[in-house]
Amino acid sequence: MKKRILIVDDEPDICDILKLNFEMEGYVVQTSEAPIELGDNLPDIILLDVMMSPKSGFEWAKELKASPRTAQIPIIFCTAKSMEDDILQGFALGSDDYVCKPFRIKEVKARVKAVISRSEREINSEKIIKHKGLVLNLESKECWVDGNLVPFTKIEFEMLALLMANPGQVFSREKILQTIWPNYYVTDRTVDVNIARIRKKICSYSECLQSKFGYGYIFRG
Amino acid sequence: MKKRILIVDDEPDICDILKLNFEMEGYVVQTSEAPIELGDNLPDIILLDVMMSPKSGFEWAKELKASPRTAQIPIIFCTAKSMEDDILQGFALGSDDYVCKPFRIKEVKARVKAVISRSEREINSEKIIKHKGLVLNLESKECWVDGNLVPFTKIEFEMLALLMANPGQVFSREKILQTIWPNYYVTDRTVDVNIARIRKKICSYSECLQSKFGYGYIFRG
DNA sequence: GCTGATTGTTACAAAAATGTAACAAAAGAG
DNA sequence: CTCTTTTGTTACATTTTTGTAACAATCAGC
Repeated sequence: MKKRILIVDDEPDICDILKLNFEMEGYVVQTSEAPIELGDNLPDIILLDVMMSPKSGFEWAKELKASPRTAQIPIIFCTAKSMEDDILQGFALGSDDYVCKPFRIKEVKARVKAVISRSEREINSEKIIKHKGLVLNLESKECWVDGNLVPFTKIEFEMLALLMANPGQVFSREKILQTIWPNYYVTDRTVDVNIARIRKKICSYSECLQSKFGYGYIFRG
Repeated sequence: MKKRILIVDDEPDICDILKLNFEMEGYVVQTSEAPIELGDNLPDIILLDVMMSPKSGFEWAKELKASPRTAQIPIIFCTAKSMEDDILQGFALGSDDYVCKPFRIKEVKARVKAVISRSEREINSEKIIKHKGLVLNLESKECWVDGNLVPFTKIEFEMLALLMANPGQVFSREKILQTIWPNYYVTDRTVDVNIARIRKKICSYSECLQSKFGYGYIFRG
C-alpha cells in the first residue's frame, strides 16, 4: 500500500525537490507551504520545517499531538543545525525524528522509511483494543462482546474506541466532541445520547462506561 | 509447526535472555556466539547482532544471501542506534528488519513474528488470492468463481484484489480511490457502482463484500 | 428531606450513506 | 469510421444513522 507523506516547508523549491524524490520512491506526496487543516485522509507521516511564520512547525506539531485523531502521525522535523539542541531538549521524539538542514536527500529518505516502518509495527500491535470480553478491532471497525459480534455505528465505535484507548481518563464532552466531530458543531447532549446507545450494546460492560458528574465520561478497565 | 529461530550474539547474556523469551513463546531456539555453518535443518529466521568480531553480522548476512540455499531466510539485525543509517542505506531490508540496541523484548518478539508471517505469506501466496471458491490470479488477471472463469474488467479486478488482499480491513472510498486511481480524480460514488458490479459477478460470495456504513468497504473471509 | 444542576431515556425528524438503474463519455477492436 | 466494451456520472429510492427536544431520573450539596 502506498504511503502518504505530507511535506510542509515555506520554501517551494524544497517542497518540489522532496516531492519529486518521494514520488519516485512510490509515495503519495502532498506539499504545503504552511500548516494546513488535515482532512479525513490523514497522511502516514509529516515532514515538517520548524522555522516558519506565522506559525512555527513546533507549534503546529503540538496541536497535532494534542488531538487524539492526529496524535499518532509521526513527524520528522527539518531544522537548522543550530537548532538541534532545541529539538533534542524540547521534544520527546517518541515516534518522531529530525534532520538538520541542509540535508542529504538520502538521509531524509532513510529516516522517513525508518520512522514509517517503526510506527507501522507499533500500529499493528495496537490495532485491537480489549478489555476482558469487550474487543474492538480498529481495522475492521467491529466490536465483539463476549464472543458476539455487535453492530456498531461509526460514531458509537469511534467514541468507545476513544474512551477505551485511554482507560481511567476522564473525557469532557467538549473533548469528545472535538475528537469525533472535528469539523462541525453538535450539542454536547449528543454525547450523552450516544453514550447511552453504546451502553445498551456492550451489555454487562456498560458499567465500565461511567459518567463523572460534572466532568464527562470515563472508561474504567 | 514450531518455528526455528537462530540467535547470534557475542554476548552470552543476551543470547540467554532471548532464548528464554522465545522458548516461552513456543519457538525452537538455537543460540551461537558467532556465525556458524548452517546444517541441514535451516532456521526459519535469524536474529543477528551486527557488531561482532572477527566477522561482522553484515558480512555473514551477505554470505547467507549469496547462497540459494539460505538466501530466503529472513534476518533481523540487532544494531546500535548509531548504526541505524548504515542498515537502512546498505540493505534493501527486503524481507528483513532490524532492531536497535538496547531493545525491548516486546519489540523484538513483535518484529520476529511480523517478519516470519510476512515471509510465510510471500511463499504461500504465489500471486494468487483465494477465498474458498473465489480465486484471483494476479498474474493472468483472471477471476474464478467456483470453478468458472468470470470476465472481470480491469477496475473491477483491481478493486476486488485490493480488498481480498486485506480481508477484515475496512477501506474508505478515499483510500480505494487513491489506490486504484492514483492520478486523476473520480467521484467516490464510482466506487459504489463498481462494488455493485463486482458483487453481481462473484455471485454467492457477494456477501463477503460488505459495506461498513460510514467507513467504506470490507472483504470478510 | 429540598433544590438546581447533571445525566439518562425516548421518540422522531433530519441528514447522510448506500444500492441501483439509466445514461454519457471514453477507450479499443475491427 | 463503426460497433462494442468499459468506465464514470447522475438521479433517485431506500436504508441507516444521527442530532435534538422533551421529559424522567439521578446526583451533590445543603
